[in-house]
Amino acid sequence: MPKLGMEPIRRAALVDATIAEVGQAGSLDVTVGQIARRAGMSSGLAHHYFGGKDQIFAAAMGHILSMYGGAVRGALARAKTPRARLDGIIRASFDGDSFRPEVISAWLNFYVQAQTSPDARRLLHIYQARLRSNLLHDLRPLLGVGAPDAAENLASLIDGHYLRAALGNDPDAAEKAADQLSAALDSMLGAAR
Amino acid sequence: MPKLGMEPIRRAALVDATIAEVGQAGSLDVTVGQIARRAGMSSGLAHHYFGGKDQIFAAAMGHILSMYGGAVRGALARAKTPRARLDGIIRASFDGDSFRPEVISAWLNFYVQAQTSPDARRLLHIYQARLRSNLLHDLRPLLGVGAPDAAENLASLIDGHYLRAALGNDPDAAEKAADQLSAALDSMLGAAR
Amino acid sequence: MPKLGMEPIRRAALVDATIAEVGQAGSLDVTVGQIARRAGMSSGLAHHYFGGKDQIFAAAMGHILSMYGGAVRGALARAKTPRARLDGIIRASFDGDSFRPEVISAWLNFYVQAQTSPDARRLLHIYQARLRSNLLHDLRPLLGVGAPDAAENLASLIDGHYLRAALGNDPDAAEKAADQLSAALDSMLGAAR
Amino acid sequence: MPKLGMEPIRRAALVDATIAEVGQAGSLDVTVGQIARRAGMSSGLAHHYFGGKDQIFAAAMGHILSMYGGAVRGALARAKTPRARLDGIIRASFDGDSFRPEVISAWLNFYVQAQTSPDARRLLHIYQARLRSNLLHDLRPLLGVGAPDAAENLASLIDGHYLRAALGNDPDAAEKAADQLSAALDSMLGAAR
DNA sequence: AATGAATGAGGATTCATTCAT
DNA sequence: GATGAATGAATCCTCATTCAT
Repeated sequence: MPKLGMEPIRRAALVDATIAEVGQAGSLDVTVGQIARRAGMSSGLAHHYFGGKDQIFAAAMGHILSMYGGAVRGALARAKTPRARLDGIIRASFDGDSFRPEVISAWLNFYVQAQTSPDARRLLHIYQARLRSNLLHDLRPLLGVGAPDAAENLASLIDGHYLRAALGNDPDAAEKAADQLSAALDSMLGAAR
Repeated sequence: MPKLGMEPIRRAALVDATIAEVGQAGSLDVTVGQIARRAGMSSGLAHHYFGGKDQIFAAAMGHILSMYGGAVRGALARAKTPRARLDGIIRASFDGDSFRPEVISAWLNFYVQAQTSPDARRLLHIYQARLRSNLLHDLRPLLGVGAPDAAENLASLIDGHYLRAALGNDPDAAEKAADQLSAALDSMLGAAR
Repeated sequence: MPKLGMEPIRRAALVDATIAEVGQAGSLDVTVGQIARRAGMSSGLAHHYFGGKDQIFAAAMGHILSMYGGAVRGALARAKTPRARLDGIIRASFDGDSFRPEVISAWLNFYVQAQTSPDARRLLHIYQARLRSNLLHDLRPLLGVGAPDAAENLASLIDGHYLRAALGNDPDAAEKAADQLSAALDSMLGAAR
Repeated sequence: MPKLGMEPIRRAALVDATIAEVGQAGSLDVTVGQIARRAGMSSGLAHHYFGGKDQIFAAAMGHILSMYGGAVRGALARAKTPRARLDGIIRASFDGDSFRPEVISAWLNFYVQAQTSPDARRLLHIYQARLRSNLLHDLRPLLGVGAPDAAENLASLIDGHYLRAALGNDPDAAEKAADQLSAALDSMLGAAR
């Protein structure tokens, strides 16, 4: 059965399986065996490719973040005006992949990890810095000197609404949250005029 | 030398020890033995009083929430005007006990738990409902019909800033976050005029 | 089933079981599970009492050495003249417990360990120093200034014969080795006259 | 790019790598993967050439013994008188290759193996018989009927001093041991006159 | 000949939980 | 009430060995 060039395939399969298992369990209390089984291989192979459980988790989180980054980039590319671009950023956090239960679970556990794992914390700060920078870029032409504070607030608003929508019971929570955020953004822009 | 009336003392000691251990570990990966040792008793006794690990965690989380509730109530009682009361609510989330590392850790893990544990989720919803209701009560006289949306946004803003301050590296983050929130609230109130 | 004050009993049982298992396997490739089973307990309990495999091995080796030390002390106490005491030391290495297969196995593995484990090496040096000192004490009156070299040679002779007898096929090798050593000692003493 | 006639090269590389790895680890706890990597090939190939771990070890031990045999033969060829030849045998055990750490490690582990592996034991007995025969051949003209016992003692003395020198901390131990052995041999020869 | 993908058994260690005392 | 002895399942990780290519 062994084939050549399996490494990237196996690694991707393990990353996907990790996200799925963590999503299903809701926590990082997932065994390497479970992940490997879901990825269709032995636990030994999982270790062979990643070296250990922590590295598997790290790769999975990296994947989540890069997917989110891609979604944001896509939204930014599609939008033309600053206002539309801001809306794109907001939507990217609540649309599609970003709001799947397993992605939510990854985020929540990521926050927990960020307390103690320097790697996780670094990754998180990169995400936060990029989000702030994206928001600032498009808020600046609209708000001028008020942009930095507004960016900070908008970023927090996104995280806060994400958290509430993610842990609520309303299936439409994501959409409503995005709408509400958009309206709040209008207020912020309107108040400055 | 068993004593009478030890139960509440033992339970409180275990709850405190749990919060401390979870705070130190940054995650729920703490053993009953560690908790019991820190509480000055055997692991068997911990089971005797709580029945199992999950119940110990549940009790600890309940304690955190009730402490936070107390802080909010205190702040509300001290303030006189709606605006001051809103500020009190904000400050209660970033002052004193609420921002100790072990309390932060408890919150983050609480979010994780809320995904899968009905008990945790229920507790979380109670906290959220109470927060919204408190905010609404004082926003209503200031904003009228805009109050519900504003309450929702303010609540998210609090959670989002809490998250960012908690996982940042700035030791003054909590204070700054509270100031920024207060300013954002001023904006919200000003925009409505 | 739990009882009080089991610790020394359990520890002794584990030490005995370790010596027996290592002796049976001929090497340190013995699992904690095997040792624990032979000692009549679970592997978890073995860890509870010793902390880990290495410490179990260390305790077993310490036991072997102290048994040997006891045998030498006994032989020295029983003998009256220097010559008889030297013979007692020789006999103690080839008599009784010292030549049981599991003790032989322990010694051989001990030599291997001594290469890399500082603890084992220290223990070995203590054994060697004590042997040399014992021999010297009784050779001095017989050989004067030639005693130190003779002690060194006699010690090596003991170890060398032990090794050869231990790994030979002759069931009477130990006895013959002791006789031959005794004769060699006579030669050494005679030559000096 | 498989090549023809690689077999002896591969086998030799694996034997060398085994000795080096065992020497570095101080024990037989080395993996086939480590050995193969050091030998510059895959673990699969190591199995292909040797069939399994045990056979790799056996080949390595055979190599050690044949090197030692060669050293002894060389020393014997260079010496002219019986006394000088005996000295040559002694020196061969403490000079050059025989006292390198990895060779020491191989010997110690060889003793351990000899307890349970018939192959190792046979090899060991061949070494011992050859050593005894060599010693006897040159002791006979010097000691006559006392030669057999003297050969046995001298052989044990060599092993014993080797062991002590190998596990001591003195870097000059090998040289000193050889000198001391030589002096002891003089005593044995002098005593018989 | 040579690789390295793949397996799966095995082992040390940890831990929640139970229970005799 | 209180202890800590005891268990055994569970988990991560390692490794010899096999095998398709």
